[in-house]
Amino acid sequence: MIDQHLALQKFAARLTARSVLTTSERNAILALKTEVRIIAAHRDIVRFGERVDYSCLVGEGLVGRYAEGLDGRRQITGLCFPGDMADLSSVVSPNSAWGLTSLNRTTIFRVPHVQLRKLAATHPGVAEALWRDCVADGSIFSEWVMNVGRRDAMSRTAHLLCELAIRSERAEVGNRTSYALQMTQGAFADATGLTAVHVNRTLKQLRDLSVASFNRGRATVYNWDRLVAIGDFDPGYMLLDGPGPRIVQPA
Amino acid sequence: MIDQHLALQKFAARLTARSVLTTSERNAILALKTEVRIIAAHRDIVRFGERVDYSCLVGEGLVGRYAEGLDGRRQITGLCFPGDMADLSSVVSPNSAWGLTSLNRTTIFRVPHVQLRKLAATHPGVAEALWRDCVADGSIFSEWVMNVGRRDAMSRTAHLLCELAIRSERAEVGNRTSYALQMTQGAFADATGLTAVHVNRTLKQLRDLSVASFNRGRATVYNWDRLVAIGDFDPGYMLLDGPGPRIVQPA
DNA sequence: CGGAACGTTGAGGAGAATCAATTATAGTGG
DNA sequence: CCACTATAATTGATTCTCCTCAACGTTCCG
Repeated sequence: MIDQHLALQKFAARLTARSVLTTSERNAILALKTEVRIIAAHRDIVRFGERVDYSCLVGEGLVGRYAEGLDGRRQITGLCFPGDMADLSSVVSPNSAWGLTSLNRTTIFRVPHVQLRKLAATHPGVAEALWRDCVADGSIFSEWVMNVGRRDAMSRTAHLLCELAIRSERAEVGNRTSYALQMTQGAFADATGLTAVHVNRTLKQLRDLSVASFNRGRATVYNWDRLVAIGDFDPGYMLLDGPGPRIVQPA
Repeated sequence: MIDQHLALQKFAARLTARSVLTTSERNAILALKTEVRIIAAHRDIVRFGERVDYSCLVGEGLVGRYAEGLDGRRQITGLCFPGDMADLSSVVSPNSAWGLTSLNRTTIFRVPHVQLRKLAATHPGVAEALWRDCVADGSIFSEWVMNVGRRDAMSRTAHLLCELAIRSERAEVGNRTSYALQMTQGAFADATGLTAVHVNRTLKQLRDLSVASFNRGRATVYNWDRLVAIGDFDPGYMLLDGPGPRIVQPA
């Protein structure tokens, strides 16, 4: 089980990876009041285009951002780990830019926009950090466009496995050699722009090559360097190379 | 020809579409000092991953954001119109999250980060507006992942033509029935995740169906409703439905 | 224990890529 | 102004990746 305080700590830590925060700013984040929600697997947490007055902080589980076609077909456009604020952007743009769906059993802490806005208004350094995390989201999106637009099934699959490995390590829910990956192959297909059948075949190839495997909710990487090469993976796009320049001077 | 003042006016107008700005905030934006650059077609303006200390405001022309594979293959992940700040995100994250390339002859106004940061620090309302525009970028990225991941060639092509139509109208460089589109079919292919050959065939189909055409630097839409239907297009993702909630109280 | 969801595998087909050649267009310098 | 060149658009033929449809095996959970 995870509680609000621990979730907020993870969130603050996530922000700190990309932004410099003062102690008082950090404390202001930890003082947020949330509403906890336990959500079963494969439920919509926020519907595509829905107007919301809170943001979803992931406590446990794996959350997918998705876009939806008029015929109901879905594309997962990003994944959120524990400690991530899945729809931070709705703070400044309340018509959620994407839907959120639980890929497994998930704990969500709803953080009211009222509080986040007050926090941002009174602590410009926090606002800056939130802005920067939205920028990181954008960078990851851009790489995902590249992934589904210009790489073949093998490469896409490897790329996603690499990203998930690094992020699992960061979120401290595994390491790049072996990490929990509690999502179905169908969801993996929605994230890579493939079909579930083809994901299955591609994973089989990676297994047969002794590069990586993914089953029963766990990914195992046998040969990291080859996985990186196959996936054309360069982690720079996740903006994890240390904090950016502080714009607002500490109070 | 376009001068710095006009470009900044367009930029301020673009921000105003999504955020409420006070007169003094607007004036602070118009007071920015820039360096102008005229750039020929098909040149890299900012290389993928390059560290920059300025952001690129598009004055004239069409700019593509791109990601690049290790083998040099490119995917255009977004397009920037006159009045757009193409790499606004580098203000808070100076290792540019994407490369910028000119799709035709382009006028760029370089805005030093030093100035933008000072502007953001002294005018929190402006910082908020910049943040919100970065969020809009993210929303558009997400839709692009959907586009290249889950739509077929016909639908992708139509969707992009729709987006470009709406944005041309907004940028006042055309209307949705007929607008300048000075990019090659090759660039169009890089934006849709297709090959130039297949883009050509798909455009021919749209032409034969009397839905839309695109040649000699101009797109013409004969049947907007059908184009929207084919492209599975819903403009909400561009966040152009009026300004978001103001977080920071005006000074 | 039974059912539902998920994973696996095969066969066949569709859509887009690739390869290749030709035509159009725009830009360049004589 | 026109030849010359490079770039872009167009079309055909062929190949291949991935999708679709279908069946069966496995795992998980009530």
